Amino acid sequence: MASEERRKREKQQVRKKILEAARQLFVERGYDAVSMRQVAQKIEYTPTAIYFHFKDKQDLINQCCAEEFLHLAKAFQHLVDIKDPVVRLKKMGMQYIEFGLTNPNHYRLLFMTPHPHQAPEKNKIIRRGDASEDAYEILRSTILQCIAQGRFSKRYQDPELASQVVWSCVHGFTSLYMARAHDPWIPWRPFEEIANAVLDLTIVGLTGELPPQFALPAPAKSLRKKAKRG
Amino acid sequence: MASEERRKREKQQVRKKILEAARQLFVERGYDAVSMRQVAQKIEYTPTAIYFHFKDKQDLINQCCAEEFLHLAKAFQHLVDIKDPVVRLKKMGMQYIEFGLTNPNHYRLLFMTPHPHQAPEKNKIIRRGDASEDAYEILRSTILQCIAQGRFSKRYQDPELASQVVWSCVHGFTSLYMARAHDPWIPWRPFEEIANAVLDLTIVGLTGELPPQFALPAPAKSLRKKAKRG
DNA sequence: ATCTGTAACTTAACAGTGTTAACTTAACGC
DNA sequence: GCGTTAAGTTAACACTGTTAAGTTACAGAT
Repeated sequence: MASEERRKREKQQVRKKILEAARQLFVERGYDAVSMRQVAQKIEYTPTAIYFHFKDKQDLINQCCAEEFLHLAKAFQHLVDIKDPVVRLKKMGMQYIEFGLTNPNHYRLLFMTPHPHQAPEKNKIIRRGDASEDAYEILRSTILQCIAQGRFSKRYQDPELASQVVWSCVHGFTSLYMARAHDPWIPWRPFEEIANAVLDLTIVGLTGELPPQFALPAPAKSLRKKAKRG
Repeated sequence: MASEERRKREKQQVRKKILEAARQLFVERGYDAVSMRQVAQKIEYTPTAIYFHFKDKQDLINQCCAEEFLHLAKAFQHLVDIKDPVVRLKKMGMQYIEFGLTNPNHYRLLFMTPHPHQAPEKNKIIRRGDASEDAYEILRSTILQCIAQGRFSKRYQDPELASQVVWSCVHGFTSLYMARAHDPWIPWRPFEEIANAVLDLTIVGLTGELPPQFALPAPAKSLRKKAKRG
């Protein structure tokens, strides 16, 4: 009957409510600092109700992450019509760093917390290989174009390897700065300087060309305090 | 009296016992998976006894980390008599990656878990700026030599910036591989390939020279499984 | 030899955690 | 109206980090 449809919709609605509350809390406080009871209270259900919609806390965070990936992919999506793939690559790097430093808890969730990864076929939110949704795929296709146009030196002709190298470098700065920006032992240079240097170094390393020059936006407040020291 | 000395020694001994048990457990299982009760049981004390020697769990892990830093610095120490600073730099990068992938939980503790950093003057284990104990200082001094010998291109003449860039890239691969080596979505290249490529790219980016070539040792068992896929 | 103080440790408890089994309630198709 | 099932709740278990209060053993003083 039609009522069955309606109940399915209602269930989906509750599920979405949980997901949204969890996402907010996780992003705000980080994984460990959020309890199932807090999520439950936020949506005015009992904690156990969550277990009707999600297997466990891990499952809940996994679903949140999958949704967050879409945000990153969407940010990349805005850059697709930049014609020069090398320029696009650098802008993607900047976009990635910005995404990380603006939403550090998001980022930590996605790329620094080792959760048991879902098998690809089980994930219904992101369609792997679909460039409109999968951020890695977007990076990969941009690099593919760089290679096709003969912009990379001959040691970086493997698109997979090149993608992973670029990802490593960009993730490296993002996560290191995130974890240790407040370490008083390190005389950190302003984050824009390091970010730009890392991106330039990556581009130079891959191409041998001089890299394109842009400005970088500001990261989250929590990471900004000591950015000017040293 | 002499007995007072003895009691101080005994206290230090218990402290060391706790530290050693904690270090083992943390490295084996990671921070969150270790409880104070587990540490206590391992040394046959009650959980509360630990609080007599350490302020809280955070303090305990901080002390462990400080000791672990020395291991890394010591690994770097073995490379000091390599004369060519660029060669030494690459070997340091390899050493760093090896350190990370061999002891992933150590590494996570040191560089991926954001603990409230101790003020430099409060730390009695590592003497900051002393090249024999401080890993960052060793990196910095090597880079200083590279610059002094005119090996770096003119855009990387700031030793602090260059250090932070190198650290970013090397940390990037180490931590990314650590967090996502088992992600079936990413067709990972063998880790030695990526590591080498990242190191080469860094050297090329900084110098413009062709980088020196070496082999990389194997990482911890837990990270080795899927290294050959792709 | 006895008393005192304190260092080192234990017992018991608190408030919180993720998770599960058993129970309730409301709505549905028949 | 009746039985079934979906959606949630209550109560509990076995944990967690941490603290306050109590114990014990022993150094030094009388």
